[in-house]
Amino acid sequence: MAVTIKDIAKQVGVAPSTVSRVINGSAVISQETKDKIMKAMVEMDYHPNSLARNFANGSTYAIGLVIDASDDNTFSNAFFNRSVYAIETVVQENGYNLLITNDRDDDKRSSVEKLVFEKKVDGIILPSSSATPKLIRLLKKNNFPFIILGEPEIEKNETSWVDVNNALGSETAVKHLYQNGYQKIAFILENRTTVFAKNRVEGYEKALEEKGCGEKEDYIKDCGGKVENAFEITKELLRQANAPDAILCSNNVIAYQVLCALKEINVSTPNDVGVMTFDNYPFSEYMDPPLSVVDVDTFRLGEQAATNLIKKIQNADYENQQTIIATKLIIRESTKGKTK
Amino acid sequence: MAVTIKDIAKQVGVAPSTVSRVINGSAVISQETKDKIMKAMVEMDYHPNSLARNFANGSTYAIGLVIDASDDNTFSNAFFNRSVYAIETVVQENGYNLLITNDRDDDKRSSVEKLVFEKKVDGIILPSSSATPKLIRLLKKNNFPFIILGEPEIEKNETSWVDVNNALGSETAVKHLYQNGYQKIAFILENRTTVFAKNRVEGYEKALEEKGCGEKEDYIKDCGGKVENAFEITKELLRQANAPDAILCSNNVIAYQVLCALKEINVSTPNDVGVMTFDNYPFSEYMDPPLSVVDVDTFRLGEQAATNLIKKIQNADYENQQTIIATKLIIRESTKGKTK
DNA sequence: TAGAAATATGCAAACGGTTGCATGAAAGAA
DNA sequence: TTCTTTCATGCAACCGTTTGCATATTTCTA
Repeated sequence: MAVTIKDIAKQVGVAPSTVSRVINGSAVISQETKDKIMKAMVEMDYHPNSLARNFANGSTYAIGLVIDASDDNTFSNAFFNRSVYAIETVVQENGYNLLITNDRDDDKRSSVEKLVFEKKVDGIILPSSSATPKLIRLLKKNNFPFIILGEPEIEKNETSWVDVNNALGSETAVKHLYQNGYQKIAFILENRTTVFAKNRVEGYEKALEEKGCGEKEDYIKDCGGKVENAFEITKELLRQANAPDAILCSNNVIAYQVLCALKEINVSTPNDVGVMTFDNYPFSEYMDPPLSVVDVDTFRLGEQAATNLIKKIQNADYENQQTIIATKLIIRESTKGKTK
Repeated sequence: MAVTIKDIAKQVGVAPSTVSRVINGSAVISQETKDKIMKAMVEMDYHPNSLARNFANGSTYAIGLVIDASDDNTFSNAFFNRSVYAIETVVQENGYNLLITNDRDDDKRSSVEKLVFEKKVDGIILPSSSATPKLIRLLKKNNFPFIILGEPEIEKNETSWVDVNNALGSETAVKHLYQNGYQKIAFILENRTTVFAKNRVEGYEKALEEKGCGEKEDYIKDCGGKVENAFEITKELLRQANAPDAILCSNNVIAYQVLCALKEINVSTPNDVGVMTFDNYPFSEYMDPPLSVVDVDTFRLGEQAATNLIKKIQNADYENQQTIIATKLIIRESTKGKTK
């Protein structure tokens, strides 16, 4: 059907192995032979068949990216997608292909296990939500290269992972609020149970302690997964005797709810109450007022993960590595300081 | 290294071909033999090597999704991502893998051409922005299965594609606004040059004509790619002698700008001016007021594309097909009608 | 100038499946 | 009981590349 290495060899009058060596530069071939082969490849419109090539090499030249999406919204997570873009870029630059799979169970075998056992990829990147202890152990046992996006539950020191410095993120956010004169800082989260959220709460509490905030008012609120709840939660918080004068939010939608609620009860942002959120969504700078955010460089997150994984694939003894990506404050109107 | 079909065959005392036939169900094998083979496969922890399998079959069992991303924001396009989710689902259900590649040129050969010529995928899905006439012709010449997301520039009837009914979308939006009492409807677009936008403008104009709106005030505004401009554009529009009483926006960020601008100049939405937008972003229902939108079922878009492509891969004479996905209005507060 | 070393290339096996054809055994027909 | 048909399985080639080893030729060394 298509032109093969043998056709080229026959045409030029050399052995197929010689053609192969020219393609791969895997041996010294005389310039003369090389030229003839190259010429024939162009003339005959030859393209290496990667199916055969991968088979012979025992390598797929593909890396798998696992996504833990319960619905299409998960997929649309802007946070995650910038990482995907970074991963795709790095993977491509290194001559690999990116294979994306949702983490669903067919029968006994998860789609991830299939990728691994059936040799569909040379390595995988998986979110911590998919990195169950069982899977981690399985991968390690089979010596299969993988890297986790986010801190895993087990084997923290014996796996490679990349995470965002969530704790430090909220810590600096709280400190920034203090510096700008806010003193009673609440924290509204979408869901307090994730590792994610726990780290953020930790940093928040650390900052409070450092500032000697002994009172321990319960300013941490959980939306129970429903961001709309932030609206009522905010109004409730402000009704309290000891109402907060700043609110840190775990994401932009919550922050938007908070802004709306404050507006409804005629509380001014940032003059009465400061508002701050995690993640620099495109929307955040257009809010009224523009939101100060804890920016997470998700591009770097993906970039690190992909780079690291590829090193590991290419060098089996590449040591496990844990990378923590720093967060960055982007200061806008919403935390400008109180006027009174 | 790993367990192969030959190991199983030896263990059971049959020929490798018999094992292969059991795995593929490609011939009648006695129940007895079948059982023994199955048992051995489980006991020896055998997994078919898809590298070898694909090679023997001359098929990759992968489909390629091309993304035309100039930066990480393109990747984060919520619109597109829901399609990706759908595509991934369909692809997986059909036993294929999804390979994602950004459409970048290395040297002479684009990454797309590489996928095709080096047999890395069995078919591709590509956005109309990547479906250049040159590429379309190349694919058709090589009889390579592909489907376009969006109407292509050439060969409209000799290619398969899926598109959203953008024209009808804005037409119904405008009619809805009329019905609710708005009479002078402006249209603010991010960028008027895309095929996308052109179709939307077409539908908008059609609706105006049908309503006998002869005056032809220039109510179509272009942000020149910068959505922030919508803020000033809105204020300007409202300053005009013949100010509009409704604004249709080409996306949510623009709509948000419009809402803010109206608020700033003390124009009430929806009492004075109705606002409506394309795309049902998660944010839109939380806006103040909640936004009426032209909802585009991007999930179905991807689903259709993937389903169609797979049919074409599995049946070479599967005829080209063009699918147009209907839009749907979601009516919320922002177009409730004028009070005066 | 013979022998050793370096260079360029060929040969053939191997990678792990799949599949057309052949064959032996069992079942059915006459 | 013998011949034909059907069923179950084996044999071996094949898919396109890669690569260790062998070999022929050239270059170097003493």
